[in-house]
Amino acid sequence: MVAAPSFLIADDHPMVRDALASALGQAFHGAEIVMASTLAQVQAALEREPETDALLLDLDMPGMDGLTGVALLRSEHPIVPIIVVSAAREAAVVRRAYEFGASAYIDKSAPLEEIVGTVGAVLDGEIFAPPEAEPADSFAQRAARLTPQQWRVLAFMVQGDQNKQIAHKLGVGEATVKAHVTVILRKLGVRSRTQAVIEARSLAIPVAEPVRP
Amino acid sequence: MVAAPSFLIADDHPMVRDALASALGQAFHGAEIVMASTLAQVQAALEREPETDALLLDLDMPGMDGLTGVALLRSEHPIVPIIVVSAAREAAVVRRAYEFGASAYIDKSAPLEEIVGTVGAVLDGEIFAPPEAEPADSFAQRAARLTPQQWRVLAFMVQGDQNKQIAHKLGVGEATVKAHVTVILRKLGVRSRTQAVIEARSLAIPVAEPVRP
DNA sequence: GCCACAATCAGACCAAAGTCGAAGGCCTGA
DNA sequence: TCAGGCCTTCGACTTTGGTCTGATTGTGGC
Repeated sequence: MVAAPSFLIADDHPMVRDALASALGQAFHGAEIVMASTLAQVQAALEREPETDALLLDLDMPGMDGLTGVALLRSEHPIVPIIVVSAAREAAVVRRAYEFGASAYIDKSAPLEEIVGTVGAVLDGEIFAPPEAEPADSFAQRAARLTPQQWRVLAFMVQGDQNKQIAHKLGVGEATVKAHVTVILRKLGVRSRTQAVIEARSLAIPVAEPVRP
Repeated sequence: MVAAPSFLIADDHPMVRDALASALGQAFHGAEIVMASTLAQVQAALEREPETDALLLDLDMPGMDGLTGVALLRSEHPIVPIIVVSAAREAAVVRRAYEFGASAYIDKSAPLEEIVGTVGAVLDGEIFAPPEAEPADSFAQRAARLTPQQWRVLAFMVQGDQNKQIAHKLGVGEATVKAHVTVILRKLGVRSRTQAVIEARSLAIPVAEPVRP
């Protein structure tokens, strides 16, 4: 157990954020707690404080696009333990979260004591491994070989951005983005940008089921 | 404003529940706060305490089935003000919530001060009417104007097919497919094939139209 | 018969996507 | 220290995507 752990709590719901913060603050005295409500803020916070002991990450957050964001953060900061916090308890999502390098998975519906316990276990170095390794050639596995910059490019592709826009947002030339896209397509085993987006999107969390009248 | 108001907080997430409870407890001193995590518990609590000043109701809760639960509670207890709390900020959901008799709608992403302010306003008897009936320009509505053949083309686009492949599968020329794509993009209000696919997939468009003989 | 529209296609044209080869930086192990 | 690998960057080139003009055919409604 770390003496005075530092947490980064990422959730766009102030309620959830505050609840987690106060729970962790009580359970881990002297803990340093940083908040974030967008993927960009998470990246900035990790840039300032790469030694963060645990990142509590909500999946349904602006810019995250489901598990794509997890993989992105993972490739940028391989050391920081990521604890995925989500309301989607579907087995597929949970399994994929682990495939992408998450250290633990917490259901938002869980009681706070359980959440605190899981966080403590992660601080102690425990990795909540998934029950079993998945069958060989999953998309997630192929995707896991992407470099940080390639993940960033893919994240923008998934949002529907064009190469020119991505180049501008990343501050590089369009030719560079194109080169990244080529490698991404090869690594994912698809033949077009559209197919890559389709597959990557299938990793995202299914949101907000439509209401029946 | 009621001197010592009584609240019923209904949410299946302990975190959200506690956060709401502590926020309301601080803002309204002496408030009586009851919790519930299922629709059945909400009904039981209202049976015991029909004079509750405000019901904060989460939509994604066991037994709720979306907004039908709101209507049910409304018919059972026409007096109790219902404040719908949800993460789904879609205009259609909000509008329907008011149609079903909700007194206010709170987004889970809103800051706690705003939530407290809204609750206070409801206690004062205010009904938060929806800001305006929005012009209803949903993607689904735009998509509804597609012709049968355009739907087929879109279905193949969503699967990641290229124009040439689509042309072959439909038994028409590539120029024809391109023409259809152009119209589809315009009707959907997007600027690229990829964006169209992203939006279409978010609606879970039924694929696999039988190919014309 | 006339009109509106769906569906088909061609040819030209520009923009976006994707491929290939290559260069420089960085780290690592021999 | 040097070789080799990997990441990132980019320019030149080819392919695909998408628009526009314009045209032909068939269908259903008024």
